[in-house]
Amino acid sequence: MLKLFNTLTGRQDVFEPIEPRKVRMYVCGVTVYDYCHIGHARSALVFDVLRRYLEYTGHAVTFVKNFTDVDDKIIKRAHEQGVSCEAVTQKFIQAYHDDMGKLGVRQASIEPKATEHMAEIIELTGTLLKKGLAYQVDGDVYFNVTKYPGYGSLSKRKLEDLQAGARVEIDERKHHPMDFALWKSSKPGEPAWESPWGPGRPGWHIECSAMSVRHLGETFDIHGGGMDLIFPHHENEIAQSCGASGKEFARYWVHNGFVQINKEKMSKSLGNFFTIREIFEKSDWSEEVTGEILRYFLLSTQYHGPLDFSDQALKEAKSALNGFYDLFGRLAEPGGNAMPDQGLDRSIEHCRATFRAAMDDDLNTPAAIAALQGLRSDANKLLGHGLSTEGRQRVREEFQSLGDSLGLFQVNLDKKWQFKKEIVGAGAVQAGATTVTGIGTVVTPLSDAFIETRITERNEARRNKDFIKGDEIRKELAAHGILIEDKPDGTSRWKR
RNA sequence: GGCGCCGUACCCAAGUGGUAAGGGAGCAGUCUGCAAAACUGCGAUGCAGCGGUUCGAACCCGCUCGGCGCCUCCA
Repeated sequence: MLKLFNTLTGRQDVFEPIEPRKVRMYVCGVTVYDYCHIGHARSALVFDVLRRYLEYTGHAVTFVKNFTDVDDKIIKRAHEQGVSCEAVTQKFIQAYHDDMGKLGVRQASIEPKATEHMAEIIELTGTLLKKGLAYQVDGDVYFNVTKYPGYGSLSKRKLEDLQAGARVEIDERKHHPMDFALWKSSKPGEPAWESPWGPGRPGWHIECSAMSVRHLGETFDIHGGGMDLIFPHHENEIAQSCGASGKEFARYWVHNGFVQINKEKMSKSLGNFFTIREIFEKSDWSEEVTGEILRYFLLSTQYHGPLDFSDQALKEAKSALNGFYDLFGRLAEPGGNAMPDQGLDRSIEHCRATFRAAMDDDLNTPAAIAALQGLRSDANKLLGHGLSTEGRQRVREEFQSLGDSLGLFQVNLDKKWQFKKEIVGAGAVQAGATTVTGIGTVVTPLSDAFIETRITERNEARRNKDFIKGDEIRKELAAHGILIEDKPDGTSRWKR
């Protein structure tokens, strides 16, 4: 039974979907005016995992994640670069899909854009005006927070408190400083849509209310996003949606914590952010391996708390993953005996149960990963005693299946996993000799066939106790980033 | 000023009333021609500090110290 920390109630609530076995969830995506950083990656990954886990536990999930493609920052960016807003948004939506794809984040079921929902936005604004919850000033329409009694219930704030500290620019036309724009009249040169209040564009919050109703209905199960969206964005969404429909909006509000750098929030204003593509570009590892490292790192802390990003953290994630992939490599080898696999069932069952208990406990991914580590340890011991081919297959499948809800272990990386950095430039060696090439020379990756041949030669030499030659071949391959592991039966396995 | 979060070993990180998971790093050992991997063992008598509640607290309460977030665009 899944429990989720619900910002609305301030505690963990047992998750029960409105319709059994069906989940409707909406997550606030990004404003597409720039490349995404790790903070965006964490948020996307957290809700991707929530969706995967709900599916793993037998739910049909309708997952809506929007793109905000009308916004001041987009207009500004387009202006700076002398291109259209569409050019900016198209570029960064594409970049979003590229970056998140590399991270193994699946696309949402529906990814609506604000600009494609103008009719709904205008209609909703009209409804709020009709109901007296909004008012018009010149070409602008504002939501009247004092007319909505529940205002502040999500963020646990009182209007009076907000007034006291808010450094809001005083806009004389607003009835209350916290009133927010539903519709903004457009200045010349800005994107504009026709409306009953004149040409303009929607405020930030209204799009999510309009798009969620359109795609999920007035009341749905889960609404998510980053911590920083609790106020004012989600508070305002609730006011708009509940105000208009008179019904409950989203039942469970889930918010992820921030990625930090040296204990400080990663943000553009502090200039301490790393974009996802920057990390992939700078990585010593292939794209697939880097994606896996990042996922493991981002899931190594429970989603609700802060997470500190560092090179060391990434290295630790890599080392931990090496252990799994070492095991996967061995599991792919043929089994040693046909004896009943003693204790295998119990290990798998235990892992499955602890994994689910961890995930049910508010998506406790670090504890879930610990369960996987437990199975890794058990499997290594079982292999030591000789595990049948079928048993190996079953363990591998279990990792595949549980890993799927975390987005881990998915690609068949058994042979693509990199244990060693590719040697570039220094210490390159030619077959059979020890010629060092100059710095900056890129070593051509060795073909599998060549590696196999050399290993056969080496093992022949070892049989003849010619360890000098054996070690030479090991060195030669090592210079190309190939690690040889000798097995007790005189044969060897290798990895890159 | 208002609201809120956090402080667990060298590092990361679970645990939220019953006597400290897991990973990384390290050390020692087994195996091995060597190496790697794997396995085994070692590692916080204590969970920022001080009080209190309790048979019993890292977990509950109070205070103190330290770090951070939101209240303004923000995942």
